[in-house]
Amino acid sequence: MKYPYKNEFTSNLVEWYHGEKRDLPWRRTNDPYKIWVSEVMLQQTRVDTVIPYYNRFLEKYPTPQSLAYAPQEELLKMWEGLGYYSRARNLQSGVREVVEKYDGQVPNNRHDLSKLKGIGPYTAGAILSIAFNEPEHAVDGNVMRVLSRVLHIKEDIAVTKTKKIFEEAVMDLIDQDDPGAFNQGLMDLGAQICTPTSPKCLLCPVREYCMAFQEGHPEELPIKSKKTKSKTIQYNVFVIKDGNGHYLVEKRPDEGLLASMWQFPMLEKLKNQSSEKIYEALENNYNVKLKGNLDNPILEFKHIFSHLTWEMAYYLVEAEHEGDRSEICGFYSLEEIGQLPMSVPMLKVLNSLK
DNA sequence: AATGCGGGGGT
DNA sequence: ACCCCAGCATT
Repeated sequence: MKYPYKNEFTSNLVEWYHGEKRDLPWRRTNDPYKIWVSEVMLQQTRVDTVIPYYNRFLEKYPTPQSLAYAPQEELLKMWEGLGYYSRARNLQSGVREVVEKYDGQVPNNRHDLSKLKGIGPYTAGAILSIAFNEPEHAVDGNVMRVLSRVLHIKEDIAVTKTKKIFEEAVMDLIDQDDPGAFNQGLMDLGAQICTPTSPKCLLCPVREYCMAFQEGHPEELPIKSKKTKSKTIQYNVFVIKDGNGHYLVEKRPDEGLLASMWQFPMLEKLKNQSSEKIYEALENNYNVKLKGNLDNPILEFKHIFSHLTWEMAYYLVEAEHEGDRSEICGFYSLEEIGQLPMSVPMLKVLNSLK
């Protein structure tokens, strides 16, 4: 690497980190299990969002053993609202393997860690450097942004292969004595100073050693090519209430979007579909007899995922029903529904019912 | 290599 | 609107 400031950059970054680091819950422990939980929650998720989830989660599951066999419904409820729910299932799967195969001790090498569900190159490096003080790379979006500027790397970070450049750069620059501070310093710098737009270079502890700052246009890095294409789906959602004040809810399939989360029944809104056809479909699918009509929605809003948009129209319908609950469908009281894991768009209408 | 997977905050 | 966020699993 033809970068002239290697030692100065590293020592200034680590020194800055020790002086300016934020007081975050997962920085008050070296327990690899707790670091692991924090890193999984932080995947694609902001620090401020994670903090309350992290605290509640570790209060409920303070040890690998306590998480390993927790009921999935309870686990998803703890993760409710955090998104990317497969993270929770993968975390539990990985933790269960640690309990069964490693006697509850989190592996301290990249080879074994990487075999655990939900642990990829970044998370393995984060656990190793932070909990075990191992000089391993942990390259995330922050690190690619910061180092693309410091080292003036113009490769497209949307290309998979590019990450290898940054991993090698970290291995070259990392502080051998305090790798955790180095990796977290890069991330803190990216979060607080070296931000995507309008980086605060005047406050930056390493601007003297930043090639992009010297060139004059750090905000133009990193280069990222891909664009997001998102489609829209319209749904009618049916809040079906029986004579006892119970509501019909169902469990989503155990794979795909919002897997295993509960919801009020919803049907894609089709063009020119009559109310009669909709009622017929609902009555056949759910074995109910509906009363009233579909006049005015009680609630309408958009819910935006990263890759698609749901346009939701919620209707309140009264119904008679027969038969019992199944594993995946049934009439429940509001109190009972409150115990089930539901996605944010469903929680919005649930809260409006209370 | 490309795509699916949540939700919230910043600009 | 669009972008980004302490990414990973699957294909």
